[in-house]
Amino acid sequence: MELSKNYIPTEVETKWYAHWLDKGYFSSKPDERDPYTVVIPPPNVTGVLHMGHCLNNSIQDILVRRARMTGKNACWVPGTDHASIATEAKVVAMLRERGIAKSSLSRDEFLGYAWEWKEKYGGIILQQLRKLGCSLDWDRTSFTMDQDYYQSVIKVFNDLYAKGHIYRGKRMINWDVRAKTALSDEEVIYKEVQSKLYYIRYRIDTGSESHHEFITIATVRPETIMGDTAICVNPNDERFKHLHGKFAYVPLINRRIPIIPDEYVEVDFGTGALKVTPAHDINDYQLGQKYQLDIIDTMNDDGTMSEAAQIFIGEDRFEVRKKIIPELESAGNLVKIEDYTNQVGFSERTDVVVESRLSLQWWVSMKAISEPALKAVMDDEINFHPAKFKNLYRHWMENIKDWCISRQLWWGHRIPAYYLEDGSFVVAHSLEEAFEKFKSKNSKVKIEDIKQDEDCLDTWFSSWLWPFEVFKGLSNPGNAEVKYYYPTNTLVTAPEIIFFWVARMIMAGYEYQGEKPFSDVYFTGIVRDKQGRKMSKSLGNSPDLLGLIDQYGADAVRFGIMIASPAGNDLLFDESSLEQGRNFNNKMWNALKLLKMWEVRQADLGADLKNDFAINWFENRLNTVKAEVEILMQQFRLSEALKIIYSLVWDDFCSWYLEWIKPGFEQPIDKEVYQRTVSYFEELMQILHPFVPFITEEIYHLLNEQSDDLCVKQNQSIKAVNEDITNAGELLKNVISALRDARNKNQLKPKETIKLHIQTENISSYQAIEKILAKQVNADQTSFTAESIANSIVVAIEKDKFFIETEKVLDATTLKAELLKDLEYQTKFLQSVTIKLSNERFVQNAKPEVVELERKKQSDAAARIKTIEESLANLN
RNA sequence: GGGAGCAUAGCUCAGCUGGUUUAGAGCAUCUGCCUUACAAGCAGAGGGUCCGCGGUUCGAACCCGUGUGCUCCCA
Repeated sequence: MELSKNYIPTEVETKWYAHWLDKGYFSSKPDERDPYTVVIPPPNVTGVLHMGHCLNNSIQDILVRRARMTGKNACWVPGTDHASIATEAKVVAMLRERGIAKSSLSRDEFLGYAWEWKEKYGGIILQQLRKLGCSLDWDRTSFTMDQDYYQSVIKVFNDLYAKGHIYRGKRMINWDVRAKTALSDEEVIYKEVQSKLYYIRYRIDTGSESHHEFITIATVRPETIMGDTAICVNPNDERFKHLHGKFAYVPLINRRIPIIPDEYVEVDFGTGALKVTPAHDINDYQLGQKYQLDIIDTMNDDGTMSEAAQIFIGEDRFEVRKKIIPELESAGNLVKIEDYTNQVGFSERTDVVVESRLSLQWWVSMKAISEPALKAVMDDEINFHPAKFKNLYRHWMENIKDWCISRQLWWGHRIPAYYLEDGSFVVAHSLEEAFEKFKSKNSKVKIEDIKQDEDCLDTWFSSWLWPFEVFKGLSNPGNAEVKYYYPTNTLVTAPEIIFFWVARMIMAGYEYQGEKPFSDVYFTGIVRDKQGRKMSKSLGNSPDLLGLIDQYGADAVRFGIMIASPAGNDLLFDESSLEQGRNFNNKMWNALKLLKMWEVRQADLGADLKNDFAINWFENRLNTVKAEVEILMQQFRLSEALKIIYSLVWDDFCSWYLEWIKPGFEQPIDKEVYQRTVSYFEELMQILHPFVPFITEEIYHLLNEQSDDLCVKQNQSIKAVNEDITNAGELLKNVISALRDARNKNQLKPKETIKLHIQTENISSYQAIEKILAKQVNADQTSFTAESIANSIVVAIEKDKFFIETEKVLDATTLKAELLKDLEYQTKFLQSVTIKLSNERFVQNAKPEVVELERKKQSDAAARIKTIEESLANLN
């Protein structure tokens, strides 16, 4: 079979993914094995694969594939989130394109379009995850608005309401005037903006028509003055002490409002006097509560002025801000205008300025249900990786605020609250149940009179059930699947949603399954571009992932994204790391080609594998790395695990081992050595498989006729490592590198052969590696010597000396300079060690091993200096 | 305004319990090689005020304090 010059991923990837699916490797059924369960953080049903998903899902796939290869029943559940706000926005946009206004549709008509949209475009991302190689159990694909799931959400609402954890209350909320919906605090993005600070004076009620006195306030929002119900000053501010308890008039509308003293006001800011608008500012609202001020809501839900504003009724808030200034000026109330930079909240979804607004909303009171969730993380029932997120979590949980769960949207789980005309309401699972509930209070109620709440629940109010409801843990409590798969093992997610989602899943897990939802949480970093900017649609700095997969292959993309992304650290995405991945794949491909060349040249050379240094050394390395990988994977240090495997493959296997066993040009290779090498290569593919599944499967099958697939091949136990062989290998590598360096520095061309003489007290340690050494430094002759060799290049390694004899005329200058440099370094080092050892307090206080170690360093350095001095003497 | 975290080579990061650290890796850079698996490669090399200052200690990249800069979360 002819293998291509370079590795070409496209066909290989398609072929193997289809094969794995065909074999049903990703589908999981409960059995006698231990489960390893991961639920995907459900991407928005509107989503398309971006870098964040790619990182997140690569990590999950690595964990899941590795579990599958280590005797676990691996189950990775896919699915999507209905994403109320995002999806509704998409559907509205689609309707607009077709010339249909949402307002012209009934709720049911709108939902009809929404489902149509979902069926047609939703879940593209799940197809894209297949391209990435994700080993998801597709038969389990879930959606947060599946019939059962929907019912479970309603059930939870009813249950929490019955337990008194859900209440309805008028509260200050963030209001999106474009989407006409309440936003959670988390959906508000604060941005720095250039504003104006308007200084406006309010006439004080002096009791006299002729005596005019004013108090000046500063505000960035002059359009809200019609909602003012007080002026507040700091009680310690001497300038205003005489005004405490007096009244002032709101300009233009002449409302009489009190002047109240409160510490809240900063003396230094603005004029030191603050207008208080309880209906439109959270801090003012709190002040209003404290002093029982009137609350006058001057704004409609679309951001226009309401009747209560008295003036500018029906005009937009920003228009009013412009128009009110000349009016204030002509009324004599405007003092001055200054430039001002402040933080303003914007809606995450529509990017319009968020209004603080009083509204009747549904709330979950969090304190009670959050306690077990806090404890679980603090007691390491649930482990965070990296652990630094524990602090953050604790701080948030200890200061947890109630959760506003209603959203003024149609797409989502409709709030199961039912109202009568008179405003009385019940919470029920269905209209029929609501009817029963109403009837028990009032037998005259007719079912047609009952109206269900128009609003939907916050998307997170459904996703917090995800880890158990994907197994129908609530819709079919205690079923065999949820018993087997729950609690899940690992959750992989972004730290940004630790509160939105992770914390709430933990709460729901304890509340509804009596158990944690997962044991470990791996927090990925945020993917940023080369300049460190967060990747976002608006910046347009998100690369086209499918394009990258086409260009480099899914394996290379996975490699590139994993190689430099330790848990919890941001990932600065740079295409060059994908190149590194592609090059790595190509390297392996070429190693395969080399073996294929040897395959046809096998001969029984009677090699003694027990004494074959290269074979034993590599086996040793392989087992060392396997053991290290095992530990790193347990610690979720995926990036480091990949790094050491990369180095094992490239450096140890390709650069050292294959060169050591490589037969001469067109010479045969020993059959046993070849077979052993093939099996090493297979093992390398096996360790690497979870990271780069496609190429490893391909190479595994090209190396040999296989009866199984790597995807489900079980890892064998790791063999013990022989330290002596490891050390001998290190020595060999050091000697080879040093001798090559010496060759380089003396301008010996690679093809020029040398004669190598070794001066050592440990001849036996070199005998096993002598042949390899000779080949690797292109020596046609090696010997052991007791004496220095004249006119040769001297290389000193530890206590041993190597003499390179060559026919070329040597220039000793560089060599001498090198040796002198080394001598200087060693002398200084010896000095520092000697000082340390002559410090009595060190010798007394330090641990004996440490002192012993320093003594060894001292004697080694001294010996080394002696060697260098001898070499120098030899040069002269 | 409140909180959390980070600062080590040009870049991205290791460095876990203070002592094999006169600090490692990958990438990038430089030098030499088109050597029959691989130039998407091979062989080698150079590169550091461990952010500044102070302290604890026989000993600090690591612990404590402080300053500076950056990032994130919350208001």
